[in-house]
Amino acid sequence: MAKIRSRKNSSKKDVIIEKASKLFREKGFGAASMRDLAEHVGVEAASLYNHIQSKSEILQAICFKVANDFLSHLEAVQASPEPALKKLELIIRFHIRMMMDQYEFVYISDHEWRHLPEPYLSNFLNQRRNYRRSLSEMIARGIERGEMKSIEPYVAVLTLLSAISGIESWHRSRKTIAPDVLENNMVKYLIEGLKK
Amino acid sequence: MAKIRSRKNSSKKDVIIEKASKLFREKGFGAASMRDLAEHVGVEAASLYNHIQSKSEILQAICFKVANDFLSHLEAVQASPEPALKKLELIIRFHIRMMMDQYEFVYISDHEWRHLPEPYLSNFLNQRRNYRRSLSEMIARGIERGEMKSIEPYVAVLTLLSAISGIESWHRSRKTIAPDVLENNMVKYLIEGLKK
DNA sequence: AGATAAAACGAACGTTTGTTAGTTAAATTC
DNA sequence: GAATTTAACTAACAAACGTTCGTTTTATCT
Repeated sequence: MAKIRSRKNSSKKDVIIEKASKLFREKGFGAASMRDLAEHVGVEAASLYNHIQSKSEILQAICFKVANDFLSHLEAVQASPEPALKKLELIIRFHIRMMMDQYEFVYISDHEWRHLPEPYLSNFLNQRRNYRRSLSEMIARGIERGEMKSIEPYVAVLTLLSAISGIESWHRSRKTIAPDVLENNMVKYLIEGLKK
Repeated sequence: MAKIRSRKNSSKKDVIIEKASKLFREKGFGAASMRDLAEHVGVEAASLYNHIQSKSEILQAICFKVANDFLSHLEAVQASPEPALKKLELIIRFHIRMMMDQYEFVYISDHEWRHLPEPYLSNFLNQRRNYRRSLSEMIARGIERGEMKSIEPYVAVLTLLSAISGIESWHRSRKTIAPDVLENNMVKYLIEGLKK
């Protein structure tokens, strides 16, 4: 076997996916070419296909990696004995931190998923719908128990998830606001806006 | 002169832009081809160029139309004597309604602006930055005067604008929530989350 | 060292892209 | 009704696209 680790603990495929995530975010999936990507990896375009099967396989890897991360965290939180509002705060903070630490990946999962080929597209949308439904139910329970104000759960989920994905704009900006200030202020806004 | 109005009060160029906005939203600017567009207009691809100068001219028209609509409304609201919180509510409601009524246009302006060629790209981003700065100052004034809770204005602007743009998801969904329910609940969340 | 497997390469493929050129049909003006 | 615009058409362009091919270089294993 030839070497499959070009850096410690990361295969060349991982390197490709990482470089691709940067490129896909900057130019969009459609406008980012395999030749572009190859140049960033430091190799000819044809050589990429020794490690990946297709351009869209990269997109799939990114989208489902992110989806699974969020789902795993959700399930962990659901299993905890915290009140609903606290659970929600944990999830919001996780989303914000993912948006900070895995910016490129999350952005692509948020914005480029529609270039997924079937059946991955339907799969992805199903996962997302289920995830949001779980959040809705969490909020509905919080309202029942008097922890939160009366609000349409679906709208609340839409609102807070979209708000968080807007951190993208912060990344593009000159970042005059520190990450923890951003996190705490956003949590303040989104959580206190729900409190009774 | 030949007829330049194919429908009452709408030139063929307008028809092209309208059809393009649907296509750009569905497939993304890069993935939507001029031949695709031509088919939807009911004409050959080459014929489009009797009415427009380039593909990106369409994108420019859409992005700056939306930007101007928002800017005009902002200036009108700024001139009014309402308290800051009320002004902000007016602006939020305007954004929500624009997202309802001019969905395709607003979506493209939100998501496809980076395919603008220079110098339009820089222009667009400048306009957007100024718009957001105006909103920030409005919030800062509201905090000073004790109308709103203490929150980082930049974060508040980011949060509420992103939240609104998430209505995109509602459009894609089966719309089990009525438009006015969505509007009122979102306003409730976003405004009461700011109140002291 | 010799054999084997992995990963790089240059070249080419068949499509599709936005756009231009040249020409014809249709509509408006005088 | 003839002259003139306007807008449609077919055909073709050069460039870029993702991907495959056959081959050569590089690394690993016995």
